[in-house]
Amino acid sequence: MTQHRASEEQRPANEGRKAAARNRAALITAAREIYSECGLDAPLSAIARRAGVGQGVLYRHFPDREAVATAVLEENVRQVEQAAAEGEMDLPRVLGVLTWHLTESAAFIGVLHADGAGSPASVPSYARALSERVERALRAHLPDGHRLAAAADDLMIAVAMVSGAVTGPTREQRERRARAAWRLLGVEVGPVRPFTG
Amino acid sequence: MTQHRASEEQRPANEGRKAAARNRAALITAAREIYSECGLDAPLSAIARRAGVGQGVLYRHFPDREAVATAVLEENVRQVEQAAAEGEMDLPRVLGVLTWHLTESAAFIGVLHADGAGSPASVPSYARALSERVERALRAHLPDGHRLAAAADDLMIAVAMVSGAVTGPTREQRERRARAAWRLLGVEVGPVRPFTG
Amino acid sequence: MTQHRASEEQRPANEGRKAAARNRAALITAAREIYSECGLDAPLSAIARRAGVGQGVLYRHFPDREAVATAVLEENVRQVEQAAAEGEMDLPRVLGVLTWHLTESAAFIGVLHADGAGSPASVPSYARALSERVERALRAHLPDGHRLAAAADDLMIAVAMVSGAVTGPTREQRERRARAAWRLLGVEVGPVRPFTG
Amino acid sequence: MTQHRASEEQRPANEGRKAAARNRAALITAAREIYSECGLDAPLSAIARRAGVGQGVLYRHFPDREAVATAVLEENVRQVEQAAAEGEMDLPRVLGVLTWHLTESAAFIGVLHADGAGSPASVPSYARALSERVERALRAHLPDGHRLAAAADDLMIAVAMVSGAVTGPTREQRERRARAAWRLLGVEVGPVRPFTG
DNA sequence: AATGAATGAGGATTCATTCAT
DNA sequence: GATGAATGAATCCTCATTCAT
Repeated sequence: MTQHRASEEQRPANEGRKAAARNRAALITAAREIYSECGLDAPLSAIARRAGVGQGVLYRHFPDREAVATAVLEENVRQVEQAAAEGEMDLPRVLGVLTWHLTESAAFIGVLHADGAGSPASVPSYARALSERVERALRAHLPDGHRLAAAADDLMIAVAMVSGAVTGPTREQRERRARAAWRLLGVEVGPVRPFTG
Repeated sequence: MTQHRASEEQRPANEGRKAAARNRAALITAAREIYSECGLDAPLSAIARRAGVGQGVLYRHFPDREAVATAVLEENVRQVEQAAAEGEMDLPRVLGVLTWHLTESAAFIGVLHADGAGSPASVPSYARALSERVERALRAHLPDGHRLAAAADDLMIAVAMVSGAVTGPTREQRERRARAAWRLLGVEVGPVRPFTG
Repeated sequence: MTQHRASEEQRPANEGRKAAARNRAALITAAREIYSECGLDAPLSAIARRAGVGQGVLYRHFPDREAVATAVLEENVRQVEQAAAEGEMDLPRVLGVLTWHLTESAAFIGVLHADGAGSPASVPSYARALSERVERALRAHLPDGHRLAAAADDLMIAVAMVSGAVTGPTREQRERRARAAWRLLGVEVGPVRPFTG
Repeated sequence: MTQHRASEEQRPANEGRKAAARNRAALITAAREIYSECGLDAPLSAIARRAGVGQGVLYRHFPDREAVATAVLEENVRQVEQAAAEGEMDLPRVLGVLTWHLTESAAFIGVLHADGAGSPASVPSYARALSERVERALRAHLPDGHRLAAAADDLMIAVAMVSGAVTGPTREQRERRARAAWRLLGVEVGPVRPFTG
């Protein structure tokens, strides 16, 4: 928990620069909230409003609707990757982090389905890339004899299955169902929580 | 206020009331296609166009967006119910019919998720009723000691899980993934095919 | 779902935010004209077109149909209030200003009828508030022994009566009929003209 | 109160003939109800539905929207004419009948305003004719020295004024306001009731 | 770099009117 | 004559996107 001096990174950190980064973060946070309230088809204007910025700012940071969603998911994916990279994590614990994001982020669920037909035109190709990063992160922890190591696809099919089970209005219910899903798969899952350093 | 009709245009043949039933069927077929291409949020006008009728006809037959979806799904659900009602069917075979509809109808997948928060405002309450009909149909065939009989929710969670796995552009791939999903659940599934008498 | 814009078309000049106030005023002016031509049920698109702006602008400035009408009437009501607030005005002169607005603004007539059953769904509740403001303004000038001071309702009934008489294609005819109406009521009315400072 | 044999009128009174007349009457009754519930812009389909007939029947009897309104009003006007034609009626009593129709029929109120700008495109020219018939009927009873005999227009202006005052959700309130209006005009009005033989 | 107004296409919905049965 | 389905134009309203300030 060392505190970096911002100035160590890039000297000219003037007001504009800092505000831009703050806006970007605010937009992503806002998008995450709006997505979970309204779904992935929420109006972009709602996201900008929630973030407290003009719509122009949104377009400055993200060229289009996809880019916003990608940025939101990017963070979920990165947390899974970071958890996976953490030395002392084993598969159950990494799955716990993954599951936390599944239960917390409607958008993240969407992206793991995003190769299918019927997906709503938004959430297109980039989802594939994100999905693969999740797979790599998980596979790094997959012991040879594991249930999900039998066939190449089994790992991600299992993740898709769990995400399919994650429904319901409250996070609590979604977590309960996610746990039930892992149990039905006979896969051990650790504490369902975000990754923290 | 006033609604004109350019008087020179000749009105395209009114085919009379025989067409009513045909149109309704055409609308449902069109909706099924459009849904699988564009998702459940597809514009209703696209459905009407595909069916070769005016938008008014769609609204005559279905009061709102929900009614269209319901009509499409109704048929999937009914096939599962009919399969379940068939004397010589056992659970695997009923699951095979269910799975066939999962792989064939993107909309049908949607409906089994339909209690979720992030679901896009469409797919609302009626989905609950349809989902329950599916559950009843399956449960009638569930032997006491079955894997999915342990907890009350397990049955439908398993179905949701499989539906979560059913992605991909071609029906073949979707079927392959569905089979893999059932296998990971340790549940036997019969031939994946529609119910025919 | 996705909103295209034909990329070859050049977007008609965005005149920037200076235009906002101008547009709002243009919309109100246009609405006043359109209302007097087509009645209060005129299509909003006609108002936008007349104002020379896109429909979105109308919706930006006025959330719904009511808000447009309110904005138009607001001005009529305010002029009556201002006339009433003017020190040297007596009742006849205030009635003259009221009458001028009755003869000039068909919409304003409508609002004074706006509690009726058969009124066409538009002209709803907000009209009540406007009507009460007019009443307060007039009553402040009503001498105790005045013809219209006998019963509580008489004042506004008289106004409604005059507004009922105000018909006809030209402002001149409407003014003539309004004067005749006040004469039949035995009420003195001053010069029929707008309030100017 | 002699009972005529229908067959006295035109022998061939077959089922079709009778049904047609019945339908016409049902349509007018339905239109009157719908008008008073929804205003003059009510959908024609609502009228047909209320009358319990298909829309085609409506178009058989009435070529367009105007014709329906005219037919409804025709009856109001005729009652006033009949009252006026009745030997023992004096002006107050005829005005009572007129007032009854004003309070009972939103459509009838509309028609007396129907020459004005701002009238909603429907209710056009034929209203003029109906209005003149009302005027003739009343004028026949107007004594020479009567308040409303001073200027040529005074009679109909007074009627318009009263109709302007007739607002409110219940017939009772409308009648009360109508009476107040006549009182303000210093015109005596008899019992407010329909004309019966 | 931020703001937020304007544009206008697109989708939903309603209804007048016609016409096969 | 009656029925009621079909048509499609018109209206309402929402948003993605651009751009002057």
